[in-house]
Amino acid sequence: MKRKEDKRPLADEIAQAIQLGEFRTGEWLRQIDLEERFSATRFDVRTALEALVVRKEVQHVRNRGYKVPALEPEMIGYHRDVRVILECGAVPQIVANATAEDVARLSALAEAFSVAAKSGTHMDQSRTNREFHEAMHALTGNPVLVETIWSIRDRGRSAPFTIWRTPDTLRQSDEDHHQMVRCIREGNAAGLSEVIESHIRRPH
Amino acid sequence: MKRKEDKRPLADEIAQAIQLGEFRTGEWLRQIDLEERFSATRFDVRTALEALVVRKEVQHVRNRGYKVPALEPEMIGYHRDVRVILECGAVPQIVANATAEDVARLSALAEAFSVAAKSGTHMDQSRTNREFHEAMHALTGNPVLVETIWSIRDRGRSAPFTIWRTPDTLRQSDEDHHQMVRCIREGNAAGLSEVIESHIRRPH
DNA sequence: CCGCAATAAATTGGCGCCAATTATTACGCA
DNA sequence: TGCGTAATAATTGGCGCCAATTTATTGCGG
Repeated sequence: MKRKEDKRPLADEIAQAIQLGEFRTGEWLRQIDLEERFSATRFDVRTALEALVVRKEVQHVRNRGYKVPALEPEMIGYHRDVRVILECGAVPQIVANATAEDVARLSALAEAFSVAAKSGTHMDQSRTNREFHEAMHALTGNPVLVETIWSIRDRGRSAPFTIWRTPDTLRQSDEDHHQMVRCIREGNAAGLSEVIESHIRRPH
Repeated sequence: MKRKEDKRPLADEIAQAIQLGEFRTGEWLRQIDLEERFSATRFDVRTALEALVVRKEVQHVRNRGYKVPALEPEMIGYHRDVRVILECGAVPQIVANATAEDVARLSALAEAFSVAAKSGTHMDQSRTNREFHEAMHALTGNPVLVETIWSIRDRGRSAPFTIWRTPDTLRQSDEDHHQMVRCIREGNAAGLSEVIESHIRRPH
């Protein structure tokens, strides 16, 4: 029940648990459960939840508690549009900065996702997917951009995840990744933008 | 010293005070001062400051306190690049959605800034400027996009403000606003993007 | 007169209790 | 047996104290 130094990460731990679908959309996050699950004091749990509210990753209802936000369809659309703007906006820098070894590393990460898509757990798929996109965004060399992209992604994650793992969409995502790598290798910015946009807009 | 219902707004009040330059860049935000200035309890002040840390609008140093972040030049550059991506990414929707009355309203707001630029206080200039851009962004019809744009703008506000009010840059900004209105009226998306980009990149 | 060290004042920050509110259960009455 | 209501249990949420740390002040020696 004691956490002295690492207080901040608790918010991220809870956030990650939400991303991994360990709490269902609309589910209440009971403070007592959380303090047990993460071995934290009640106060720390509340601080973390409050931070997640500011980040819009959980919703707060007065005198009722904190819950995983159930965002309506139109909000999901808004999120998607912002993602398209940001992630396509990142393309020019990505293409400009990518070295041969960057491409090689990306390719390896895309391959890791391929493997996970075929024979991995949900968590493997989620992890390798995130690693691939993280590596790609990092190529922009702009930490503010990277952070902004992830803040939007993380906000819209609660819903899509449940419907995500159909074999078909999974295979499609996998193909997209490899195609992105190809575009970057060829310096094809326009092509990369196209792939990213359809990757985001695909009916998850 | 008592605030029962309106707890959340305190963070925004403090944020606004920072935007208006009432605290200098790098200045320490003493909790005692804040609780006096805003007639809030110590606990509420700390909650608000913690929220602002999550939003990256203030910086926290352990055992020393909270201060207005002094962001180094390269960070300012990163912010600008993200702003360009977001605000130019908003252009297509703005142009597509703008009705004749929207253009009229924008024009009026641009004019209000013109007046403030000539004979208003700093606060007038800041306010009318914000109102103009808020109205323009609102035309996207995408609240997530609007909010994202402002979260980036508000993070990079601390420094530029002091150097902002030279008559020349002020006049330049004023011209930009009117040109933006013109582009929207003509449905000239490419032109609008250009103006916005140079508006943002101009050496404030 | 200046620099350094010990002391005092001020400020921050971790933590937990208890009242207020909501959900649940139990009971009595139609 | 079903429904409304009251008692009970569970959960949330506002608030404040005091230790830890830093900064300012004072006093002393060189």
